[in-house]
Amino acid sequence: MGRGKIVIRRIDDATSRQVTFSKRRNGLLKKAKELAILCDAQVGVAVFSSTGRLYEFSNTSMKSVIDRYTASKEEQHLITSSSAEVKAWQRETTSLRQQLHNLQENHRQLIGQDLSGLSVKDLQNIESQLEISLCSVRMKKDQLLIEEIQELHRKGKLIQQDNIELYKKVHDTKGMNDIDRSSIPYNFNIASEQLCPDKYYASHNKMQMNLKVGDLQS
Amino acid sequence: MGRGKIVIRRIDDATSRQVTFSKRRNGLLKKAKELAILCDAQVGVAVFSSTGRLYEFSNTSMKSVIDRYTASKEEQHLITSSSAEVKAWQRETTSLRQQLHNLQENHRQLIGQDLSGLSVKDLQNIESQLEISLCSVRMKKDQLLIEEIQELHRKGKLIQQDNIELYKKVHDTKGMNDIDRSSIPYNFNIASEQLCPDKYYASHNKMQMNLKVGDLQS
DNA sequence: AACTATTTATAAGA
DNA sequence: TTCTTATAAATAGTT
Repeated sequence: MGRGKIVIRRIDDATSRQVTFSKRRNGLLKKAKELAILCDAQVGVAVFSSTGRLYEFSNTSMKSVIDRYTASKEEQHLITSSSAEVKAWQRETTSLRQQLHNLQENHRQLIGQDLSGLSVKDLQNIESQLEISLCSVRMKKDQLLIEEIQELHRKGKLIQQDNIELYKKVHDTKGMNDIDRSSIPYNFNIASEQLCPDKYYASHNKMQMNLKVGDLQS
Repeated sequence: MGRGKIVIRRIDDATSRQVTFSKRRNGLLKKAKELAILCDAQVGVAVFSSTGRLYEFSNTSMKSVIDRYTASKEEQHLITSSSAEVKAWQRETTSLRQQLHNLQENHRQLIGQDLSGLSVKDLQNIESQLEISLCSVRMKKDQLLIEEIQELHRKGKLIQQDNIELYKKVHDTKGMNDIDRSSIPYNFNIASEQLCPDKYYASHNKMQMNLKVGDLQS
């Protein structure tokens, strides 16, 4: 339901993730409200954004939903001892700690530490991953640099145009008597060519270069 | 979104209310799931039908959502009702959650995702980090391969020695009559030289080498 | 924050 | 309940 179809997987771009979150969160809360009204149901929705902010809906009160929920679950077999709250927090921290630990280990290996105990196959996998990552990062960097160059180029041309106009005006009003011809920036184009990233590319791979040169031409 | 437009008010007919409940409940839970995945959010939904049946969704566990919800509410109201122990656990969880979030972000960038919004300088830093990592990983891999080759070499030599000894014994006891000379592995050393990783290096370290030259120039 | 081309959800009917 | 289909609603990509 949009300009294009999307696959349901984490949105990489932080900005569009935030925008989509905002839209879909509103959509979800609206749907929850409609369901409650249309079908006379008791509904509770809680959403935490990745930044930790809470958004909620309940047609009654969230407390009553939670109480009813826990009661409903208790029926099944959950026992709430006096220290249940503490136990829950302990479980949560244990889980988070585990996740953090796993990710840290993975991360360390990815940055070339803690490699002992790994097989050649493991190392090759990490190597491939790093090569792919490096490629992504370089592509992104190249893209940024090229955009900057294009922008400079564009601005340079505009300034050059202005200067030519100004030169003409000076020429027309004052005649040829006291004009310093050497100040006329006729050679901006040539100078700007020197800004092109030939040297930069020399130290990078050719495939990217060809692609980006194509982009520049457009 | 159907054959006709409807107003959002309680559906009088019990049957169509039940049908609509079933459809919209599924829709709501699907939307909740999509939001959680797309936007990396923690989502909890609980729905009680008018007949009292519970339907739920949570991408984590409903318990963790409820706990986080109550914690979040307590923070907002600055209520100091819970015990010091619980509060300590809450602080711990918040901290761990923050660490996990930060590390995840860092990790995604390191594997070449979520690169939008980064400056050229940021990207260069990541690139350098990846190059260093790649170097570590390759060194480790090379070391393992070389060790393996050396080990094979050593074993080969031992076997060769054994074979020479055996050959001599056979020679001494039986005379020169029925010995197949071609079975003597005199050329083991030469064969093992071919296993040495000169070729391996040639196909690997080039990129690294070039990169490093490039770095020196900058 | 608005706009709109599309996709998705779903109301009605079977 | 489940399927189908016409239509309303949500929303992805864009400005």
